Amino acid sequence: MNIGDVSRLSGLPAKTIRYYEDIGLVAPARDSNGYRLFRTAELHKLTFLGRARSLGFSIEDCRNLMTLYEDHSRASAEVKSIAKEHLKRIELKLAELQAMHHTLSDLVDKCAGDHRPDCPILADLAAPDRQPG
Amino acid sequence: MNIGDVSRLSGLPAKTIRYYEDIGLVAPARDSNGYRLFRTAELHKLTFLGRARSLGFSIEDCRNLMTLYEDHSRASAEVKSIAKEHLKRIELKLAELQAMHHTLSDLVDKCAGDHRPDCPILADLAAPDRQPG
DNA sequence: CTTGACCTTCCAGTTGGTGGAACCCCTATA
DNA sequence: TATAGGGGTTCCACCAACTGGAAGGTCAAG
Repeated sequence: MNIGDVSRLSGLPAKTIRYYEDIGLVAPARDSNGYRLFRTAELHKLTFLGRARSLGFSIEDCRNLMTLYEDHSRASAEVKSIAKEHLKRIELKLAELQAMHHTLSDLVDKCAGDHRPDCPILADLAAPDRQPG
Repeated sequence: MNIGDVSRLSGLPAKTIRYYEDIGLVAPARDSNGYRLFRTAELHKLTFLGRARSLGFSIEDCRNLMTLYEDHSRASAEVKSIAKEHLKRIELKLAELQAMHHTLSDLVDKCAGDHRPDCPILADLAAPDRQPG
């Protein structure tokens, strides 16, 4: 398979696949004309990567997960630990975004949003009122 | 005030303040020795920026908000519109993270996390099962 | 022989900073 | 007066994870 084929099959842009080769996540063979030659195993790896990335795992996490994926004697505990770490990061980010959302939607609600210049949003940005009331 | 003073007062690292000058968000004067010289107005701007960034506004948003902040004849509708756009992006990101969290915590729950190699997490990454059951 | 879809490499840009080197300035103290 | 420290300055490189684009090679069809 050429890169276009694996791109269609894995759903990853060809650019991304080349990048993954660059950073050593896949190592396709080369045809006599210099084109990358992918086998089914590589397609599987790329699909795996795409899925892991879509779940927000970092490239470094992916590298570790791939190693575990290929090591049939690994313990599931290792995988679970990576996933749990990631889950924790997701929860942190969620909390952060929820706090932003809370504050910002409050401000948006308070702002008349008309032709007048008074604006509670700008007022808060200039001098945040941490103890409203 | 020197950069260290505004850094302490605004809570922004000196590096960040220099960066903000670089990209044209603030324009402090210079002392005869080449040191940056900040006035109260610049300190206010930096505080404003720090707060806006902490609410997740992009630098470009900040640039626009600052312009509106300084234009006392602006309409609050313009500010509200930027904030609402940002709120929408936050909501998108939240939904994305919540979906990740949902899938991943399911997988983590299903994984024994012991010495055995069987791992539902790796299994899903390799061939996601969108219709579990 | 040309057209067009493929493929290649390499370089630069994205976002919002951060780290570090090399060097200048200012004050206090031995 | 030398020096030590704690400021400050510039510039260059790096982070993640790609993405865009230029310049050019390859291949099959008409």
